[in-house]
Amino acid sequence: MASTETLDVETGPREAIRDAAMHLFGKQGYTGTSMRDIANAVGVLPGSLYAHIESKEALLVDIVADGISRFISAVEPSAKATGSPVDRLRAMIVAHVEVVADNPERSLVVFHQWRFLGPEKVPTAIERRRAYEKSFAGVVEEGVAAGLFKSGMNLRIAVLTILGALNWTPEWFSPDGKLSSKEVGELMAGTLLGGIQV
Amino acid sequence: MASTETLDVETGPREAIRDAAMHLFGKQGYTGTSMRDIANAVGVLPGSLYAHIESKEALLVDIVADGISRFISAVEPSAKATGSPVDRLRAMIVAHVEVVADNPERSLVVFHQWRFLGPEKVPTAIERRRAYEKSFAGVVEEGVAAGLFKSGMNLRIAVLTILGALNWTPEWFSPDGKLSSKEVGELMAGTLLGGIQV
DNA sequence: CCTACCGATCGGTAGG
DNA sequence: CCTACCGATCGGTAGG
Repeated sequence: MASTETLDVETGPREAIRDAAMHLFGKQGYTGTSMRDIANAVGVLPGSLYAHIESKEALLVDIVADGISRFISAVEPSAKATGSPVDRLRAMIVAHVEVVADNPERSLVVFHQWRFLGPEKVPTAIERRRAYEKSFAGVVEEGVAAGLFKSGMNLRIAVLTILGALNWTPEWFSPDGKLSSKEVGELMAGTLLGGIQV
Repeated sequence: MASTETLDVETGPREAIRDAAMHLFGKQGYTGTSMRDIANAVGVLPGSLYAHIESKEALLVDIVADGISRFISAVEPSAKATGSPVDRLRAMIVAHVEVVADNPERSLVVFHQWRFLGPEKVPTAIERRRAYEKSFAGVVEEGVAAGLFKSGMNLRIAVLTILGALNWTPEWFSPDGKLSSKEVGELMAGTLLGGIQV
């Protein structure tokens, strides 16, 4: 046995530091979080962090890159599938909400703290997010071509409306709420696909 | 004449400081902006700012409080009107987008930097935002009661979906784009009210 | 609005 | 992982 602790969910000090940073960056922002805050959360002195990580920014790079990957991985299968665009878009919306719900703070970092990546890392993050948006746009486009989605609408605005609603979910989703992430995703998909009007 | 400058849009040093702070808080975040950054943008030395403002936080308080007021003022008339909930909700969506478009950076501060208000100011900001959300919820509820909106939907999720899409607009709206804020608002209202499905 | 400065805190390092 | 520390920068002030 490597540990006798009951709640030993950590796999190592680096992961503990990353999780603490994720939480604090989400709550206080990257620039509002000091290495001393992170050290305090982990239970070591500030200088000790540097035995496990290279820099504050390297922590942000890891969190954001991994976070974007999670969204892409969750949505990709439905985006690339061959079924009805209606079903696939619904599934993508639900998958997105499930990733948010899994860790709303991580999502807040992915959505709002990427600006603080070094100037050479920002274009990569933007490019990956653009690709993510395009996977939604592609399915919507397919739906229009198939006569399932409205042909008169502005595709770009429709996709930004959908993604905007999704990207706002970490601001309000609560794991303690009555609705599961799947239920929330399905309700949102209903509103976004079918509207609210009778 | 108080000034011979061609582009004298400022009404005083306090306003110039406020505008510079709004821009920088929106771009770099509150904690990522130093008083030296603001002083630099205004063209004075850091210490000189304190002849016009009380503190960094007082600047944030002003920007956020004024920003929330703009959204409330823009949307209130339609929220309190007596016409069709469909038309009124459409008008509220357009009005919201127009406030965002008027100054996306101010909106970013209102939506994301309020967390850095002092602990005694946060509840007020949250309360005002909740009231804003309720004005949307009220009109949606009226629409359901009138049989114009779907009775089966989850009201809370529907309103959060609409407001999420709206609150994300400062991330992508460009005053230089082809579409005016009114056009964007109307397209978003179309998607949110009628959905994207045929 | 500038000069000159304050104590506190920042990210990070050397050496053990 | 700790001790002890580095130069830089932070929000803000006194006095003119």
